Amino acid sequence: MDPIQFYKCLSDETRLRSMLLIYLENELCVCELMVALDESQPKVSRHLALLRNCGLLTDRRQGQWVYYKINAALPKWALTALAETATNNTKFMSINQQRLNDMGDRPERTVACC
Amino acid sequence: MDPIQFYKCLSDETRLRSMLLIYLENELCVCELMVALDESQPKVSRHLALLRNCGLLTDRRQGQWVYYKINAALPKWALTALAETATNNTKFMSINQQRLNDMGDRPERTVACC
DNA sequence: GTGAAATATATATTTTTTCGCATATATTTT
DNA sequence: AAAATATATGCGAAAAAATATATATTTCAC
Repeated sequence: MDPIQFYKCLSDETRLRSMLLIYLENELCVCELMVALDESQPKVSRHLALLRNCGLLTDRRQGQWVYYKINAALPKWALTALAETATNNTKFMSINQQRLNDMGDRPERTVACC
Repeated sequence: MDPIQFYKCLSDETRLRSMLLIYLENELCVCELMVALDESQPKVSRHLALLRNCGLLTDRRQGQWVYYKINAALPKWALTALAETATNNTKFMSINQQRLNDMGDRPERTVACC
C-alpha cells in the first residue's frame, strides 16, 4: 500500500467518515452508509468503489446488499493509523453513529449461509 | 485537529514526503527540503506554509534559514499515525533521504544563541 | 417473467487543488 | 547601502477531483 494513495483515499470527507464508521461498526452496507452520512446513493457507492479499488475495503454481497469492511490485509501501519483515528475522534463521528443508531429496518446480516 | 484537515494535508505527495522527512530528521529548512524532494523553492515553501497554517508544523527562523518541525502539540492519534507511517515506509522515503545525505553545505543549526 | 429494492456506473459540469512564474520580503555580507 | 542568499506570496493557467443526474445491473418476491 502506497502511503500517498492511502492518505489520498482518506482526504475526502465522505470517504474518511465511511472508513472510520466501517472500522467502528466492523461491516456496513451501502444503504446504511447512505443514512449515516446523509448522502446520495451514487455518491456513497462511488466513494466505496474507490476505496475498494485502492485496497482499503473489501466487499461481499449478501442477497441484495453489499457489505463493506476494512481490508484486513492492509499493512500494519495503515491499520494502526485507522484505529487511532477512529477511536480518538468519537465526537467527530457521533453524528454519523447517531443517524445509524436511529435507522430503522437495518438489513440483517448473516454469516455466509449453507 | 480536525481529522479531515489532517488527512487532506497528507494527501499531496510533496506534503506527505515533507512531513515524513521532517519527522525522521527532526527539523529541516526549506533549502534542505528542496534538495531532498527535488522540487522548486516556491512549491516547497507554499506546501510548508500550508502545513504550518493547519497546525501540523511549527517553524523557527535562524538567520536566513527557516526550520520546520512537527508540531508537538498535535493530538496523540495524529502523532501516532505520522510515526507509524514514517517508520514503516523506509523504502518509500529512501530516495529523499539519499538526496539529503548527498547534499553538501547543509546549513548548520544551533540551538537559539545568546 | 415483472416489478421493486439495492447497488453500480456513465457522462457532463462544476469545484477544488496544484502549479509555474514573477515578484516581494527578510537576513547577512561586503 | 548594495548585492547575495533564503524564504514567502500573488495570480492566472492547468490539472485533478467531486458532484448531480440519468441509466444500467443485480437480486429477490410474487
